[in-house]
Amino acid sequence: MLSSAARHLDDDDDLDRVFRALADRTRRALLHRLACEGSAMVTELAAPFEMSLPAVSKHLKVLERAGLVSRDIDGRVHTCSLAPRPLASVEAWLSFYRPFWSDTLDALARFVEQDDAP
Amino acid sequence: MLSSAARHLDDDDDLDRVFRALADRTRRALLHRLACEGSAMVTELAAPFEMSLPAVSKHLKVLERAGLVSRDIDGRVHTCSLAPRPLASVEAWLSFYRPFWSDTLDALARFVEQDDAP
DNA sequence: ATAAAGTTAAACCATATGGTTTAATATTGC
DNA sequence: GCAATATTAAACCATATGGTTTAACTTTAT
Repeated sequence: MLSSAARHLDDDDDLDRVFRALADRTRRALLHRLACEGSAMVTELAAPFEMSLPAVSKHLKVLERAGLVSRDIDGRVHTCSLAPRPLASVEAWLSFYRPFWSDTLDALARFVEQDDAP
Repeated sequence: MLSSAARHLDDDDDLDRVFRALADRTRRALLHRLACEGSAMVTELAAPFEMSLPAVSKHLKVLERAGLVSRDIDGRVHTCSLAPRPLASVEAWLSFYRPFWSDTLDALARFVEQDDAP
């Protein structure tokens, strides 16, 4: 079993990759396409974009390394699917901060800020 | 007023900046520090990190440009605070995908069950 | 006035990113 | 066998990123 520290580093690595993958509108558009219209092969996924096929292929690989896309290779056709699990990790990370943006708890946020003063 | 298309591009720009800002563990640690212990000046924020002060200063600027940190300048002291608004945008973006990861199989099972019911 | 403190600016470096174009590699179909 | 299809690999380019060190700037304190 991994030490807690090592697992924590892994978690950080995972979040790095997932947030990095999400930080590009082309990749977000690819995820959206997969979510709305389901799995598709690389050529289909690349068609709506103005960039070259290799560019989209590289974007898909970034998504795949982040665990956000899975790939089923059948002959020469690579069928890509949405793999939403890492988004649950994002949600988990985000949930820690929910109290800070929820409007009802704005007062709490201010209180914490003031509580920091001597 | 902006056209819908222009506003959408702005949204994409915002998400690009926010996801990019979150894609670094040092910056996530800074946000966590601000959330847990409240506002602090740059030197205080930089202290726990092994990197140089200018490096942390640059990370803070990335967070600030993403809207995740606000800065109050008083003399030579820059007090940084968590600015959680953009995290609500992340949550909004993410919520579209929640049906895909929140017990998708359970939901499908319930659907099939209902469909089978007399 | 001078020194110290808090912060950023500048210049620099190595590596990553996002794109291109031109191969190369498999697989399928005639 | 041969051509077309689906995809990646490679080489390349421009720019961004994350870090460094040294310098500059402003404010505070003695």
